[in-house]
Amino acid sequence: MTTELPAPRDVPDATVSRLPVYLRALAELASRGVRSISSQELAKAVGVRSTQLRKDLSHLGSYGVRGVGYEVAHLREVISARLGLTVTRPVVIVGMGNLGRALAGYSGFANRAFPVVALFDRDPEVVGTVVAGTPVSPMTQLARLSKELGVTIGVIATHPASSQEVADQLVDAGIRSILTFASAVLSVPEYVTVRVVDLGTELHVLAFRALNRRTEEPRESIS
Amino acid sequence: MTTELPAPRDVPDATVSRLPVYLRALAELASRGVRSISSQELAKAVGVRSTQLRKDLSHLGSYGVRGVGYEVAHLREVISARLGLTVTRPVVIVGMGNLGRALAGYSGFANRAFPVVALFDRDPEVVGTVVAGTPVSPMTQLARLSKELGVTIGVIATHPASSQEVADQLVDAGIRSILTFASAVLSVPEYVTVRVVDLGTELHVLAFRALNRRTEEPRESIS
DNA sequence: GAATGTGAACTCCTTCACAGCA
DNA sequence: TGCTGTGAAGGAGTTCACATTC
Repeated sequence: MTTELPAPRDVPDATVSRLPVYLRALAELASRGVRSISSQELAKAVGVRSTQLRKDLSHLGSYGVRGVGYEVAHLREVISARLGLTVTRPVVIVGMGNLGRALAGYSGFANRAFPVVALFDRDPEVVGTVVAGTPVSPMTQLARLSKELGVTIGVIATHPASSQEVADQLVDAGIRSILTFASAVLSVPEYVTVRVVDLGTELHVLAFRALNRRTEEPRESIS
Repeated sequence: MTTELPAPRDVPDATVSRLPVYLRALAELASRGVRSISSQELAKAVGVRSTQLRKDLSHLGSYGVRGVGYEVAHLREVISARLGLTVTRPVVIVGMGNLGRALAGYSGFANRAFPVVALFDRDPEVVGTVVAGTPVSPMTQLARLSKELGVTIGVIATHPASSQEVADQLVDAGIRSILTFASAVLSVPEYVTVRVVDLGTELHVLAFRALNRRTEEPRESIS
């Protein structure tokens, strides 16, 4: 056993979406040999306020030392455990266009307990080729391979027009977490979680901000 | 003149992030020849509640007809105008790895008033090659080309280790909106807007949801 | 009758102020 | 003294209820 989960209260969504950022910063600190850090310093490193950071961490339990700060190694373990990163979660990617290839080779997937174990495409020309060390399989193999390999997350990197069809196949294959890069609303059973990353939306939001340039909320700086 | 902006009140962040989704659904409807739609139908198509949709639209002004619904073409114009999509916003992409190439060829950029006008890489081997119809330029040309081409948005598709350096160069080139795919916190002047898309974070959040499978909030269905 | 538009209630998140502890 | 942890206050966003208009 590595780390217990002593405080099983539930963690707000907003906090969950920040935990990975804290985790990354802590990994960086650890690699630089930093062993202990205050909420103020860590907050500055990730661009949030120190009270926000402490409140977030308080949802996981109390792991800091008053007057001192947090132990980097321990905090990493606690956050990892809470995010469920102690378990390996095999990933499949469907759609081997430019984006799919980029994702297949993306190291952020391989690290952090998310190994890419299979790739799929419907184009017979692409099937059988090897991308980033993994052979591309035909869609007909999706259910079988996913079950064999214990896949829990499916990534959709196809055109929006096929994304619903792919989502249906992923669901049939027993996958309950879907990350899609196709800008289309997916309809899935309520027990399936979908996250949409849409590049067009990101640009739209940037464009809006540029138009209505708001004074940025001040970030914390060490006084 | 195409569309006026009669209600210049400010639009909440949460609403802004949903407007692109509405816009996409409206484009789809228009292409299918739909001329008018109720908030309930449109809400169902994008996966939000009808009251949310109406409240969002109310921030832009009153454009619906009571007892009838919204005119698709008009609503598209209003949202486009409010998002600033009537102006062309040239984009540059820095980093021609797999992800950079995928983004360069991504049609969601070319459409919607975001033409990719220049690509950059620091590798001399890559400079001079043509990606998706655009030649790759050396970093030394970034400031000059960006100014000449009137670039307003910079996309960072490099490794996290170089992303701060690239961000500095983008800022020096006069760019005030940055979209980065590198999982690192960027420090920029307060007049620059940064949006981070991190694939690792998305997976972490999915993993957490899978672990603490929550009953999804019910989506609207037409009764 | 049918659907919009919006004040008011409610829920969720953030920030403040400060008590508690090393 | 210095920094964490947290109840309370404040703010933002969502949902409700219903008045309003075609």
